[in-house]
Amino acid sequence: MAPGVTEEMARALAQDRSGLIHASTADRVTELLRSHIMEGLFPPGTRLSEEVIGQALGVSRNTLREAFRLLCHERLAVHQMNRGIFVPVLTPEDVTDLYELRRLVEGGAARKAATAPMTRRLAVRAAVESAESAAEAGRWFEVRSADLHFHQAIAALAGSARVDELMRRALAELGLIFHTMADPEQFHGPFIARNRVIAEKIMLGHGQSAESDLLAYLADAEHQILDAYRAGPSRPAKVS
Amino acid sequence: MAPGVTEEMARALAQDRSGLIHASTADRVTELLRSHIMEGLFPPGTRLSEEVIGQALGVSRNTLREAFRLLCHERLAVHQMNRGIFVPVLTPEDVTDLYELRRLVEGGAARKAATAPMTRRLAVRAAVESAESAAEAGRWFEVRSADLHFHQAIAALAGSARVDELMRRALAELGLIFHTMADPEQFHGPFIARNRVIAEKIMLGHGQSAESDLLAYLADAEHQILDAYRAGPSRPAKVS
DNA sequence: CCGTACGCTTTTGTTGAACAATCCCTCAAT
DNA sequence: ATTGAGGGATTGTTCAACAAAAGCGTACGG
Repeated sequence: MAPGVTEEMARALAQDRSGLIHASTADRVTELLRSHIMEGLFPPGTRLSEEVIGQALGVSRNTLREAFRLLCHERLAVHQMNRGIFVPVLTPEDVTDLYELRRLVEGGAARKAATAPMTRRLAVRAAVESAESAAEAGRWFEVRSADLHFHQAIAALAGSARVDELMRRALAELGLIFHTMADPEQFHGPFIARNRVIAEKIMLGHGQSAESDLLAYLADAEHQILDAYRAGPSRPAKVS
Repeated sequence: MAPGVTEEMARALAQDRSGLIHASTADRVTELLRSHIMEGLFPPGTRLSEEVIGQALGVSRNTLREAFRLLCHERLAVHQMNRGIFVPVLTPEDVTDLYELRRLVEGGAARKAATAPMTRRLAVRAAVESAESAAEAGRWFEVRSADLHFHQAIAALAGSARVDELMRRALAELGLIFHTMADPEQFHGPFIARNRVIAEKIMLGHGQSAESDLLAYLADAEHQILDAYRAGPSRPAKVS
């Protein structure tokens, strides 16, 4: 008979832990609001009233304020003293700043493709394939989601939990921009083929080449977003 | 007569704004606790009791909890459900992870030295010189602080506010490690000369060369810390 | 001796109410 | 049109209360 729980079994159990731990209400509220903001339920500039949201969610103001603090900390909300919490209105400068960050992190991670373990490289390709099949089926919101996973997987090549989290937050913030773009098909569609090329280079360990492709990719995406921004109708003054 | 306040005059006033705004209590408490944790007032593993600290600072539990949330979010504290807030005990894996992040960010920023504006490059050299003069005077805690500014200045070469903030947090977390190292002179002393070399290469725009120097620098520092960790007496089980 | 079950104490998680401070809007006055 | 004075609404902060959970000591049974 097996004498006990092997380390492998323990690891398998540890995977489920996130499903068991009941996070605090503040954490759950944070997560809920985060996804809603990312998905664009609250248009940028909206004020998030403590009373209204607290009553809608059935949580007290104090608990809600803890959630708001966290959202502000990850830039998914902005806090104005004595005025309240607002959904951020990203300026063109913010877009440039975010893409500068992405070029630095994703580019640096892609360059180290050769030294990254194979499982991580396979995850990159898997994300591309998931995007491809979603595109064929015409489910463009899934394409967007898969595209985010693709970039997340690239950042994961760096092999650092902190980099992963950083990337998660950066992409969440980017979500604030995406849902203002008119058509996800028009925006994400042309990038799928380029994703595939980058993924294959990463599989082969051609980091340098993958990086330069990726930098061009990000520069193009940035310009496209900035153009849409300038053409866009609403551009209120900076909130900060 | 001048008809009104010109835009230039308004900009000059806007400079002073940061001195006027009074942050909320929660923000001030956060900042205070952050610096105390960084400086090592609370040894790693300490439990931060809501009642004790709240009473000591004269703030209510609710306000304090908002501050705790923020600190947890930037990894300067860890939250264990129904158990409280603890000063993190960094594992060797955390050290490796942090240095992986630093190599990615600082390396990538240094590589772009040639395209960075001259003011930012001068800031790098200024930080080195500040470290040199502090070392000559034997003020080793100032040396540590100047060293942190040096790396902050390198990250600032990327020209992204988000990268700056990321670096600020990473270095704050690193403070958790530094103050467990026995002697700041022994640790930081030998690096000053290397800082100078890197700074000069950055001034000249030799990004590639500066990056490789920096990567070697960071790898050496990481090993030194890990060695001190293994030799260190206290190494409790991982808290997370 | 070891392990377990039980109850007690402490601390956290969350809520509701209260009050001061601040902001925004409206309206009157110059 | 600009300024100043209410007034209402919202946030900032505190306090008190209770439920839930974790930690601790003790007695019980093997």
